[in-house]
Amino acid sequence: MSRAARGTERSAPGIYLVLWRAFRAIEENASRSVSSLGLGHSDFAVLEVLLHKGPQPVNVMGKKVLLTSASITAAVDRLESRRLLQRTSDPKDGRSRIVELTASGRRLIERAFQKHAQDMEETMAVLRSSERTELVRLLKKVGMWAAARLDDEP
Amino acid sequence: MSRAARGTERSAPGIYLVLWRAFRAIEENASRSVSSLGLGHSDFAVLEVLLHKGPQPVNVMGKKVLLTSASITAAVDRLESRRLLQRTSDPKDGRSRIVELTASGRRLIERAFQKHAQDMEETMAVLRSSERTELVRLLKKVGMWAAARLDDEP
DNA sequence: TTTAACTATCTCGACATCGAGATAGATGCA
DNA sequence: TGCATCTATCTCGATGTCGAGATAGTTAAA
Repeated sequence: MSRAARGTERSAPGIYLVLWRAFRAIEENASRSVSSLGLGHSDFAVLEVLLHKGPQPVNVMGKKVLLTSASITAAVDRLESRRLLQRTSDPKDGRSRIVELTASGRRLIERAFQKHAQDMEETMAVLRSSERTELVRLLKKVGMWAAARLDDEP
Repeated sequence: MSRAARGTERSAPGIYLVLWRAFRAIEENASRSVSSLGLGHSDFAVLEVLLHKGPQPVNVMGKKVLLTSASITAAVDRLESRRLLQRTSDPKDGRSRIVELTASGRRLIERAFQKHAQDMEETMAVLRSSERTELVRLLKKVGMWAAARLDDEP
């Protein structure tokens, strides 16, 4: 490998490119494992939050899955029309709408998450345990730094 | 940290979650550095490929920036209407349209790439040189494996 | 040469997301 | 209490992307 090519990989734009390609490939693996159940990225994420974190107000979920208020409203509309979740009113706050899984929504996301977990396990199988730990450490380090930079200038 | 929490981080879905969050935060940093120049992710990527790889047929670029034929056509339309690039016919193949930067397109992407490089440098500054190397190695390892899995069942 | 299969690009309709702004309820202070 | 401000959600219009299919040009084998 040439000196220039080696340098490219470690330059900041080069690292971003590698990260982008890896993420897209892994994301596509994740996507395939649940799209057969009729769930896209956001819908899966919304249901998964409800499954593992319990009923939530609309905007709290929106922040967790990184969707704007318009998008989370649309996502909840989609899923509510499929009877996978339902909105209930919050007795503490008349503005707030609490979202919770229906029985069939719970069945679906349990199945979907299991497929997702299995598929991610196969996708990550190429990494040794110590490599997984190190990858997570590095991603958290740079990810939290990047997130902090965003807060500086909102 | 509890045993369960440690386990979550290293489980395959947990790694995916960390990857997703890090990518989104870094991507948003990248986005801000060029959005002031009126470029979105895809438009930036298209111009950047033309800058660093030279004139290309439409679909060759589409594959490099991971856009479908419909999307790359739309992106090239957008950029052509802003006179940042132009389509020319390929004398070797009547179906093919070669895309190349205009002078103003070149000026814009040179400026944008410089901002991008600077911003990524600041975003990655939290990682030591050895950590960058290791991060790239791990991302390439899992990314290439993930991409190969996609080819198995297209 | 003829024609079937392939390839590069574009068109069309559908959809998820976004930013900005509207609405209704909550909060806090004079 | 009255009013300004904040907050949670939703609506609207615009945009970028996609899948499927249409069109035109190329390739290769009978």
